[in-house]
Amino acid sequence: MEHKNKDFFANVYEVVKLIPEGRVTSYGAIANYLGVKGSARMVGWAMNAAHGMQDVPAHRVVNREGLLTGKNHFDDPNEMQRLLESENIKINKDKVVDFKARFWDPAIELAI
DNA sequence: AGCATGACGAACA
DNA sequence: GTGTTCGCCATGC
Repeated sequence: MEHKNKDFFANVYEVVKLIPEGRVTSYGAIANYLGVKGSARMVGWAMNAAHGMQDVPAHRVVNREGLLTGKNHFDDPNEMQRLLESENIKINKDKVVDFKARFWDPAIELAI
């Protein structure tokens, strides 16, 4: 394990922690914000390593379609949806309802 | 060294 | 709108 990955992990977690309640973002958006556009898989990889971290709201990160692709990596596959619904986010067939309005893009929101 | 896989995404048919 | 292909890059076999 080299430090480069560690920094990348830390950066990902920092961004995820900044996602407001009731909003969601995508792996690609985070990758883009961190300057590694095109490497969304690495963000997913980082999230996999974030499994178990209490202060990282991993449930607010979905794929570009608003699909809850990471649900199977939670302790309970139902946990992700449950957490989102507790933040007033509606889910239909593993997909965030009105994803466009719920989408939070760090490259835009954190550009200030 | 190759080859497959993956919490992804974009381009293309 | 759906399915395929490719780029991405760390990991594991």
